[in-house]
Amino acid sequence: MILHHSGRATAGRIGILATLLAEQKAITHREIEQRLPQSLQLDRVTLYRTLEWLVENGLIHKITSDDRVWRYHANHESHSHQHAHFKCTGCAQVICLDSLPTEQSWPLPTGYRFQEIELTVKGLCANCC
Amino acid sequence: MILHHSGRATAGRIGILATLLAEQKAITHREIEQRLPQSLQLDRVTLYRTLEWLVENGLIHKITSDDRVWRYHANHESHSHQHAHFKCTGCAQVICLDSLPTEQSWPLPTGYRFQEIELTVKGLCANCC
DNA sequence: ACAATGACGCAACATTGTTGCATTTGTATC
DNA sequence: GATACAAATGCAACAATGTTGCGTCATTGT
Repeated sequence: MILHHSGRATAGRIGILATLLAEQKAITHREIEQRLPQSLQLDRVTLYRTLEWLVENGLIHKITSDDRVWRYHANHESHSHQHAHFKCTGCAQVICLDSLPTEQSWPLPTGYRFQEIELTVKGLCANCC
Repeated sequence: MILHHSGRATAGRIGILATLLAEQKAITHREIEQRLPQSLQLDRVTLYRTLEWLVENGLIHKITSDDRVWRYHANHESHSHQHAHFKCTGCAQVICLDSLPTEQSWPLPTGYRFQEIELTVKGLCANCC
């Protein structure tokens, strides 16, 4: 586990990162809480702060969604830094897609500056079809 | 005002729709409240329900955002049904972009069914540059 | 003008996330 | 290994946004 970042390698951080690494899809704060082993029961606030720290240190990324809930996913190498996401409208699961969301070929009004693109494809996953 | 939909043409609905039509950008529930004339002070809940009704009847659309706040915008003809959005990371304003977010050329895993695409470009608006 | 049904207002609640502060714990240093 | 300091944690309270239930009011078709 590479935790040579600006902070301490605490049990909570390691456990949370391990939980996210073990998961194929992006999961919510609540789902992370449920998946943590009993030996590692953390406070809600600590979990929020730990996730924030993991995001800041580039170990995970968080995904916005239309249900106002952040979902978190470990930064696997297989996915490029910028990638699109898929959300199932049936079961609300979110996965990361490989394809990059095209270059900045989006015509912005004059004077506007491009920074980042956020793309979510919605549909039904194999289970919900 | 074309309110020949499944419901009544109440002062609240007309006023809210007029407020949204007068606005170039997509605005939040709170911003709508502030812009309503003093002659039309609505309950918070009524505003939520009215916005929901306007969305269902295709007169406005709502936009998800990373700050967990819905923004609403009137359905002008100049924008196609499906369109991308731009959010300024400085002042948090959201506008609608004309370009459609490309066709469904997004490689989903096998067994997945495409429904809809949601695209937000982030950057700085002319004022915040 | 009247009745029925939809819209509204109020209160209470739900969910998600944040802040302040005291306590505990990792880590560098001795 | 012991120690001290800063960082991490836990607890309580708060904040923002949105939702539900229910009684009352008002628009609309007749």
